Amino acid sequence: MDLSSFASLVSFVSTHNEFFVAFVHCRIRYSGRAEAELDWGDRMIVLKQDNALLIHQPVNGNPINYIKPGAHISVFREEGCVIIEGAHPQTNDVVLCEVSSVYDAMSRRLEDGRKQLLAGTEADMSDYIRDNPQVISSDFTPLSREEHTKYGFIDVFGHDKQGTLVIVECKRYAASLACVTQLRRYVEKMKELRGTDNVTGVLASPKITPNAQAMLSDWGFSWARVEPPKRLLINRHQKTLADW
Amino acid sequence: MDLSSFASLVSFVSTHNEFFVAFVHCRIRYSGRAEAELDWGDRMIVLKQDNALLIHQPVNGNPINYIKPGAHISVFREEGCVIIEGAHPQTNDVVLCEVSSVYDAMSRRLEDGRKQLLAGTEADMSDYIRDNPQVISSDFTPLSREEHTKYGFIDVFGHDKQGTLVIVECKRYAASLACVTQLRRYVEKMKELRGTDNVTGVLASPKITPNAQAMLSDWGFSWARVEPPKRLLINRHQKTLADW
DNA sequence: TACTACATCTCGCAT
DNA sequence: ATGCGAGGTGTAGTA
Repeated sequence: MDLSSFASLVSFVSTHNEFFVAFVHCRIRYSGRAEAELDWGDRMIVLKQDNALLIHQPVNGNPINYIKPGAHISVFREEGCVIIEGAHPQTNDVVLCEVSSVYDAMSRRLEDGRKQLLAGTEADMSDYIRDNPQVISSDFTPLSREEHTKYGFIDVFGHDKQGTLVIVECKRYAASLACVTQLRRYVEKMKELRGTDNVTGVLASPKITPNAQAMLSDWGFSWARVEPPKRLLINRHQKTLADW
Repeated sequence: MDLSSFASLVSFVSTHNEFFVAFVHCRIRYSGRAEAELDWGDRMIVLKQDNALLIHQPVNGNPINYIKPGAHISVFREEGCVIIEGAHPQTNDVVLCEVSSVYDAMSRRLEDGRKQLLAGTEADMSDYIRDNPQVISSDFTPLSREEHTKYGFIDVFGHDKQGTLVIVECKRYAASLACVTQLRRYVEKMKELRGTDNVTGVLASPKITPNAQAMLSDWGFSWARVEPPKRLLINRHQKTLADW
């Protein structure tokens, strides 16, 4: 595709909200929260229907450059190149992509109103703990879950049979030092605002790192092994698709 | 493009490491660290040269489904559809994408060995503070920076004229409660290992939230306003590109 | 709008 | 391989 046609197409899709993709040779500059530059190479440029701009190198999962949805797209036809500028009015990020060759490009209006259903999140874990409090301890009684309080956002809150308040923090992955300090912050805030020391914390996660376990013990908190529940089950060992 | 050609093309590019993009109508299932399903709709499927699989809806910056680089790609030609399976051997993630229509597709080998140069990171901030210690305080003397010690990863470490040890934690954005607890953890570990209470902390960032400032004060720590330095300057207000 | 915390976070580095 | 922390993190939820 010649550069002038490319320039026209980019202008068209950005104003008509079509999905656009191209393989190009380009170099890139970025300025905003940081400053970056990327020398000449082959990349994929994507312009989405909400004017998100993504530039991908041939490898790696993440875009090497991007502007979030809501970009203002400008196209400049220069001598021997086309410059695409994506500028985000809110974040003050600007990407300049100087394109010298266009290998291939395509655009189309895509229709998709679906949202993904997801299971196995931290919220699913706190649901599970509320319904199965014995996974925390035999005498744990939950009172609330997922509550935004002045103590912070507490995943599960309850008490034990001795009347000690118990704050449960859920993590869907191996709990680290940062998770322990988060829990500690909630417990301390609760102690301060209730004017009592009779508050403890439980970290619920599938795993915990040794340092995190040590810090947890130092603070008199405990760990409960809990797996994030996954309700939408696909048999992971079944490589064929007979039952779909 | 008909489904059989599509199936052949996907098989080809995944074994020959070409960059592949298609606009399709599909539904998706994911199983791995979580479970997800996404009903029929129009999407862009991307297969990169390192066998990263990305599926984008028409809007939003991030892929709605993905497998990280290194996926094993399988293609199944079924009655009325093609199923693309991306399975990652290390992470045990599996994405199944059932494609019923292919609107457009393109593939090509892209060549790009360039790496992006980036300025304005947290490491740049700690460099700047070491070279300009007065931004922390008039009597701060830096001793080391970016040190992986047994106390943790300390951005800048030094002392003041009274001999108090000072741990500086840099953040390139508005410092939050989590940043304060991170600093607090380093200070406490340092106190413990040095056997002294004569240790304090400084949070260096362009902004700080009110709650974080309050917690910082509670712990006797202080805040220094520091901007992340950006060396690769583009004039943000200059919308044309004369000087590039 | 600002603040908080999750995320299939991803990624790199060091142990 | 695991632990730890940064990221142009992005995104959702709430005040």
